[in-house]
Amino acid sequence: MATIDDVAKASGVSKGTVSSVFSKKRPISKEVTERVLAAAKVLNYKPNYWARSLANKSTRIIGLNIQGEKFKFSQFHLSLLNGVLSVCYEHGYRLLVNTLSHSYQNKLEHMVTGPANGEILLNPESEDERIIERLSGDVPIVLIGRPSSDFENHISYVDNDNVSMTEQITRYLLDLGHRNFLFLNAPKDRTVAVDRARGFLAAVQEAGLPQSSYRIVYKPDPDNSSLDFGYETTLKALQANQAITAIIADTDTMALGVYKAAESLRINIPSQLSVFAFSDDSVFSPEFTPPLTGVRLHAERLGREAAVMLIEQMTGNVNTVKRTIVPTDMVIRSSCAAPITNFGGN
Amino acid sequence: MATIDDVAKASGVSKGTVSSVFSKKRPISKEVTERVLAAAKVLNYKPNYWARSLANKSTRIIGLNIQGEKFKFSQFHLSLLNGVLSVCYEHGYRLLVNTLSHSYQNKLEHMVTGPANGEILLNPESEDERIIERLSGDVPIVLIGRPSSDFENHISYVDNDNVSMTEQITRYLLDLGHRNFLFLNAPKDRTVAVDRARGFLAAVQEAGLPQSSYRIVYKPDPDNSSLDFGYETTLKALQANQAITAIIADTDTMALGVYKAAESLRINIPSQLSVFAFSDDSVFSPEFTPPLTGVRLHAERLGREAAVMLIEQMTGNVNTVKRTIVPTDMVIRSSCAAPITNFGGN
DNA sequence: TCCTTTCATTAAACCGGTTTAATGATATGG
DNA sequence: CCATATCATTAAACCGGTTTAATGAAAGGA
Repeated sequence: MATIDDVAKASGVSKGTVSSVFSKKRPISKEVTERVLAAAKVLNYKPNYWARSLANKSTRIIGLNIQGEKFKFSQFHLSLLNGVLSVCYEHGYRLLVNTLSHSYQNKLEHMVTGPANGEILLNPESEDERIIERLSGDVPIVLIGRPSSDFENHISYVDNDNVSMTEQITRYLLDLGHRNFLFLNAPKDRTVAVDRARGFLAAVQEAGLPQSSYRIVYKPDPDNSSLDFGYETTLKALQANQAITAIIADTDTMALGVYKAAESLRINIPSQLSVFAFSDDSVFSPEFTPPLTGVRLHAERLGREAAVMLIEQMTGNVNTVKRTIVPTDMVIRSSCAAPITNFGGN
Repeated sequence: MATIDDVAKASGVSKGTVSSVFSKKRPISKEVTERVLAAAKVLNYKPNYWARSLANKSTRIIGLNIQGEKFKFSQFHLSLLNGVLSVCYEHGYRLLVNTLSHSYQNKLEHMVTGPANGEILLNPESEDERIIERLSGDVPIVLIGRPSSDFENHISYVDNDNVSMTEQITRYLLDLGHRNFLFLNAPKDRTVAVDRARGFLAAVQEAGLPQSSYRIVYKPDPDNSSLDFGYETTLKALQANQAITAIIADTDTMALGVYKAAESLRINIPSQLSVFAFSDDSVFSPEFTPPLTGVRLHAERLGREAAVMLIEQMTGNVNTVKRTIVPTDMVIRSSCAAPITNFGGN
């Protein structure tokens, strides 16, 4: 590949002039510009990205960091990614998807500053090493999801209001007459799981339900299939406890597992079992039989807001900590109904 | 951020020694290694990615290039992405998602070599400028999908056998008794659309169908919603031509559009209308009502194979052109059936 | 003991750009 | 007509690493 020196020599000018022609940071006479451009075309010269980044101290790369050994993108991530990408596109940034597991990143030979100029971290955990690590660097980060409270005032983030959202949807189910719940939650170390559990508990305790009439099961391993987890947990729970009339699932894929479990137990949804899911904006939710009632998290907007926030932090040197709450809305379809027999509680 | 010089000074050794400690490319005595590492820790030093890339002429970044102004990831891309990512992960590569439109990339200020060390190009077109552009550079590329025949012997690619696959599924529909087809195809400039059209035509012509009894509609704009295209095209076509009994859709999202159109016309699937889709491995396909019959393209495997092939080209300096055909398989569910009345043709 | 080999370390050159300070040429003003 | 301001251009320093050739010390051989 031709270098800037080759072009300089070929067109009889200095390096600096060629540089200016391409970066347009300094005016160059039209005549010279044309001569340089012509030489560049002949030599098939293109400025080297790395050299440029080194000198400029700026790649235009945004990192999207997702933890997980065998991470698989879900519908939710898909929408989120689309949101991030659209903003990246508008501002001429590139997106680097980084799913390297933490253990890998910590190996000495990989202790390197990343290529990204800013990072979006997904699925923050209560004690998230990634955050601590990033804090000492000078790459601005934005979280999607709430950080642990230690960092809440130090890091900008975008999130739904998981606590009150879950409280609200639990009340909805309570109002329908349900008194026996199974809550299939996200992995326990995620802050989102903590928040949703809080909202759920607030509602059921407000309603005066005894501890025996609700159970929260956390997805054990983030790398497991949500579908299987939903299926197996539901199967066991329903076999062990006939009283359960409502299941809240963390994702629509998990809800699909619930559907399948109900089917194999010949339990009808919604007459015998109500199913609710924290869904994304998936086009497929309406296609469940019966169509899935859930809450839209607006994953795409989460992604957009996070990207906008990050770019703001990267360009303006403002160090202000910001928070954006993306509103959610319930979409009532037909997977939730009043339980068959309801003698007024438990 | 601390630089290598700071560490060298702090630990009383030279730049080169510090470099060797981190890169392990030259043995350094244990004593010195520890001293350097200690100093690095104190200073919170991490080797700079860009400087390293410049000197090494190697990022460990793979680019995934998708054309489209307002590109949105679909289920298919999702699976594909998961496949690519899993391989990237295994080999310690990072993935750069590049959806910059072509016009943007061609602007002078963006005429730069990319940060990637190898690229995967999606959705190749008959006359794909991206390929020509890449050919002159020294970044190896791998396509997912067939390139135009001019390049077929110069570029490695991974693909399904679209021609015979489409021929096969068309025969399946013919065997069911269908004689009047609508084929909702991908955008015309994609090679995949050409191949599928070829397979389709081969089958219908072999069956001796007159031109009037089948129609291929190409999705006009790649940036449009597949759902809307499926819906609107189906609606118009069925209103104009009652004889149509079978629709082949390019994607499952498009098929969803067909379902909705059928619903609004009160046409029953599959008794009045059979629907077939080139689907990915979506967990949602079984959830269509009725469950969608289609062909699995194994998007994840397409992604995996492409990534493996690319890394092979990047590391081994082999310049051999390879091709991998990922097999497909039909999944017969219940959206296709014999047409109600079939008097033996047309 | 002296000479050669082995080994860790270093100074300096290099990767391919950007940027600063200096230079020379032209335009402006008194 | 000379002094000054304006402008395009350049040489050299710089970004932060890696690598080569040179150096000096310790080990091995005669």
